[in-house]
Amino acid sequence: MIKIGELAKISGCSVQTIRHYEKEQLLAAKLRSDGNFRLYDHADIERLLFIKHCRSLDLSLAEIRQLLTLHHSPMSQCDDVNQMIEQHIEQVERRIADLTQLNKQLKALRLSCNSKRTVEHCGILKQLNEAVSQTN
Amino acid sequence: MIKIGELAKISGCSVQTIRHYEKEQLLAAKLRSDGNFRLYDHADIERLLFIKHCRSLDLSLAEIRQLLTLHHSPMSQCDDVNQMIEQHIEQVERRIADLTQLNKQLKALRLSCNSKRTVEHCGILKQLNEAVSQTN
DNA sequence: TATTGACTCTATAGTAACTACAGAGTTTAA
DNA sequence: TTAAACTCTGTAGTTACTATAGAGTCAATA
Repeated sequence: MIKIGELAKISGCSVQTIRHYEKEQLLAAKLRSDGNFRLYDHADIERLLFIKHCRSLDLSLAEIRQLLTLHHSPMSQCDDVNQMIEQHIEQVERRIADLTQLNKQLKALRLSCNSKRTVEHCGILKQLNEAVSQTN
Repeated sequence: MIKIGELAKISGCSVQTIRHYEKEQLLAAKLRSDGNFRLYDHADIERLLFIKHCRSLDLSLAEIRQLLTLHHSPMSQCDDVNQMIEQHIEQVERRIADLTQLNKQLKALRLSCNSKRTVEHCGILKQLNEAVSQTN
């Protein structure tokens, strides 16, 4: 059994984050010392690293909570897990598409002020305003 | 002079968002009615649309505040504006790269549970756990 | 044993950009 | 006058952390 500081070291998560995960019902110490210190066993370490791995894949805490539930459910869980990952992939791909579009817009905007330095009418600010007029 | 509800309609921003922007010092009504209702003029409309446009480019409120300040500064502002947009482009590109990498990882993970439906050992969960072991 | 520094606890608050709701006041139309 | 729509300020919530405060526990050292 280890205390929270050791768990933090082993896992690379901060003490505060671990407490946060407990609050969010992702990982709870099964035991406390006489002094009320949280005590974690090896399964807890693995669980936290699982959570950390999922976080590195940008899965939300809610999604991770679900995965953990499925992980401890009957054998029929595989499709559910697959679906979650699929949905997550779709989200990520959508976000990539959005950002790519945004990047294009920003680059177009940047061209407005390429080499000019005609400070009286900054091309970028002008464009931002002109877009305004078009919106109207 | 128009009230906040009309401004919201014209701009496509919610009443609450407009109030939020006032609190964040992006846009403040210059006048209030006797009944203490905010009153906006045409310049305010344009300012809000400018803000909205910047938001659509994912610029933070802090960044937009800066742009607005530069917009009302002496002629030497063009380079500053350009720099801000450049930095923002870099951020966006970095984010795209991160998400693209993440997408790859997720797709690799998804292959673990491609057609199997061998629910006893879900490939995805297994991978998430195996990655854990590697981390250790 | 006493002391001290490190560790741990709970609680609270903050970050960013909204969004929702509550209760009270104002305005407008019937 | 009445009632509905609008507006106000204030408070709280969302997500995933992060920081701080004040108090308690533990372990090492003198």
